[in-house]
Amino acid sequence: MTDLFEEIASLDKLIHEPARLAILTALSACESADFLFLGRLTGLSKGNLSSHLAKLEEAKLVNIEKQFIGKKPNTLVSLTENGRTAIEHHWQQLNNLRNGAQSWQPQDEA
Amino acid sequence: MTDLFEEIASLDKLIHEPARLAILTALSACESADFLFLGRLTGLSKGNLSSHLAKLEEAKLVNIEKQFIGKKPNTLVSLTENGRTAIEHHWQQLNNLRNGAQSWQPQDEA
DNA sequence: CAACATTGGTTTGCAACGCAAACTGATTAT
DNA sequence: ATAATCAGTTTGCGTTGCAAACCAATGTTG
Repeated sequence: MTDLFEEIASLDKLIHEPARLAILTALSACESADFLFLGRLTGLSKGNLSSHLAKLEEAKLVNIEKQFIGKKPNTLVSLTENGRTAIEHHWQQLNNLRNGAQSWQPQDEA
Repeated sequence: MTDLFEEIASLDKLIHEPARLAILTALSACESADFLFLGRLTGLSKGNLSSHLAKLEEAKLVNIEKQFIGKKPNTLVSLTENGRTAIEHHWQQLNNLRNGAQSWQPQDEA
C-alpha cells in the first residue's frame, strides 16, 4: 500500500523535467508540431528547445523530421509510440501518487 | 487559455525534483516525520535524503528539529506554512496542466 | 550588388545538481 | 579495548539545463 512514495522518488527524470514534460504533454494533445510552435507554446529559448528535443529524440520518445516548406526549413516533431505511452504512463503515476498520498496514514508504515 | 504549457515548462524545480516531491508530498499527508522514516518511505539513501532535506530547509519549505530521544539523536522534519502551500500549489499546477492539455486544440494557438 | 537583418535552428561553456561513497561522532555490544 | 551499529553529514564527480555565441540560408535596403 505504500511504495507509492518510492515510486515518486524514482520517476523517470528524462520525462519529468519540466520543459520536456511540457513538450511531451503538448505533443500528446496535438499529434505533431513544429519547432517554432513548440517554442512559442512553452516559452523556451531556441537553444534550450533544441537540446531538449535532441534528448527526447535520442531516447526515442519523439520523431524529428526536417523538411523544407517552400524555401524555409522546418522541423516537425511528433511522439513515437514509445513516447505516447511513456507520457501517458508518467501522468498516470503522478495522478496515482497524488491521490494515493491524500488517503494515506503514516502509521500504516513502520 | 494556453500559457498552460509555459507554466509547466517553468515549474519550480526545487519542488519538482522527484525525491523532494516525494518528501514534501509525504509530509503534507503526515504533519511530521523523522529522518529514518522518510528514508524508508522514499527509498533514498541517507546521504541523498540528508542533502535533499538541507535544500528544502534552506528554501524554508521544511523545519528540521534535532533532538535526543533517550540517548539517540533524532531528526524531526515538518512542513513550514510556506512549504505546505507550495506543495499544494505545485500539485494543483500539475493537475490543471494535465487536465488542461486534454481539452486543448493546437489550432487555438498561432 | 554589397551590406545588413531575420529566420530557423545548433553548438559551446559553465554553474548547479543529484548521487554514491567516504567520513564523523556518539552508542552499544563483545 | 575493539568492533559494530546508528544517525546522519560531507566530499567528489559525472550529468544537467541554461544562456550566449555561433551558423547557414533567405529577405531586405540603399
